[in-house]
Amino acid sequence: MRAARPKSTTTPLLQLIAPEAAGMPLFRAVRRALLRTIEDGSVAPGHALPSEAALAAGFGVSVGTVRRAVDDLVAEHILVRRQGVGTFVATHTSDRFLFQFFHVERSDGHREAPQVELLSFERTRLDDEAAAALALKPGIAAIQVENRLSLQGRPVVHDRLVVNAALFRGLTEKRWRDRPSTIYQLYQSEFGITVVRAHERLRAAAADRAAARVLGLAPGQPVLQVRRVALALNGQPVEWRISTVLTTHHDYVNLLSRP
Amino acid sequence: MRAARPKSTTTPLLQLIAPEAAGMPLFRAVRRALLRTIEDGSVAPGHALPSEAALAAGFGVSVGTVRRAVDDLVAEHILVRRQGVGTFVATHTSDRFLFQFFHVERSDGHREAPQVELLSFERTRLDDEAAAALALKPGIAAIQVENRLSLQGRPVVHDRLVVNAALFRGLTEKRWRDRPSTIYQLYQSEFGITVVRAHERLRAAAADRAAARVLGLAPGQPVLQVRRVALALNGQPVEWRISTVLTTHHDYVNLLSRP
DNA sequence: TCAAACAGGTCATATAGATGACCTGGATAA
DNA sequence: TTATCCAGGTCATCTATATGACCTGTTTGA
Repeated sequence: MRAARPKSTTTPLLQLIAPEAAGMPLFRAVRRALLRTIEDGSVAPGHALPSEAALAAGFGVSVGTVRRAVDDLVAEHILVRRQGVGTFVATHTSDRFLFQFFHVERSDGHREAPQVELLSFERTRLDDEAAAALALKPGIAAIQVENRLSLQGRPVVHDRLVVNAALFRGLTEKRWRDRPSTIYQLYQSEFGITVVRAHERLRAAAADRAAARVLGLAPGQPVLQVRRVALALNGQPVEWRISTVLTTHHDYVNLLSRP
Repeated sequence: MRAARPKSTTTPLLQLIAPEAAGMPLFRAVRRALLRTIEDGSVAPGHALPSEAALAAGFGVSVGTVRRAVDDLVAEHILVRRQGVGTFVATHTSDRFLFQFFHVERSDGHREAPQVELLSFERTRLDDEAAAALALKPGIAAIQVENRLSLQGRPVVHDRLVVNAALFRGLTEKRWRDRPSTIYQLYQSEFGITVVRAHERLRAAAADRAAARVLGLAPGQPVLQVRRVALALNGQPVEWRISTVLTTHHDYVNLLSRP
């Protein structure tokens, strides 16, 4: 057994079950307990959970019950199983997770990772729209970032994203630039904020001047606007983002229902 | 036990497991066997499957294995469980399924069923785009329907949908008009075609003349175009649809990742 | 007549255990 | 040194069984 085991010897995950698990199925209580140990950083992203047998012993339930709980978290992309190796807390490094949140691809179906270019990074205050989306008061200190995303050298997306500065204390333009991987990976590894789901609202609009300039097109040309609220593990909204997508050679793709 | 049980006495679902289930997990083979009994109409939409115990006995596997297979089909919205009553083949009657395929709602989040208005119903031949989407040859006999969808009396969506006439033999404008419920419910109950998933590709475009007229707006105004391929139980594409959505007061909503 | 209790079916949850597939590091053999 | 084998850990699948929750038609009793 080689996978790095977390410090499960010091503080067994015990008794995390009891408190508010009233009338709730056991496996759901286990799921919540596991979620908590992830949220509070007891097991870091990329690290292995104790084995199913160990978890079952720790929680005082059967392996099947643990399995059911883990199944759920795997389905939510919060955990990742590797047969014969262990179960790991998911990270946002893999392409898999990139494409969970990046839905733009070429019209012929070709899919690739975008090239990201930082346009601006500034400290500002929440406007009304962003505040509403993030469930915060307008005027709170915020960080706003603008990016240009290109596919095969061609600019396709303009992103403007806003986060609560209080949640990202110590975030600087340099740290932002120097991130090794995706933006959500930065949130996760540097600030302990794991984005697991998002709501998006799409509409067509005429390109405003900023987007037109960034994407190199005439103002007024039809573009796709995507408004996203990204949610952390605990369901808290942590990022508000407006993406402007040039859809002359690309589409926003969406698969309805499970495969 | 009151739920109408299908004719499981005459032809037990036995031996449906054996054939090509090589190396495949048992529960997956059971899943496929169940799917086949649904596809070929042995159990009609809305009707109950035999009980889990009966299925297990019929397939010669344990209840747990049947359960796992049924779990999958429930997750895919192909079956519906009702505790204490039974497991049923899903129908497209409920709002639940409507909203699986209808993603337009008011910008403030208000969601309602659209009012549908038939604009045209005609027999034509597949154009290149539709043929490619349906994996058929251009020129094949087809049926094309145009609809206008309104929300609170306001026209919001223009649909143009195309299906292979051979799959919908005997479909007339009258039968189309007289359908009691949704379009996909008509496909299912009248033609045995159950739409279970779809691929959509979205882009922004300037409204063409037809859409502009139907939606009551100026040509050239930005609209959202949704191109959909709807897939049947067996994965076969059965409908090609282009929706033009007026997104001044409405959005196309998309939830990323499981809740 | 009508309402309440009951019986027997269903799925929902949970346990316990067995077997297999898969992965890894170390031991062994060339 | 290098390649192969092996042991023991992990998850993956499957069986068997038990109990509870839930639903519905029937029966019972007033």
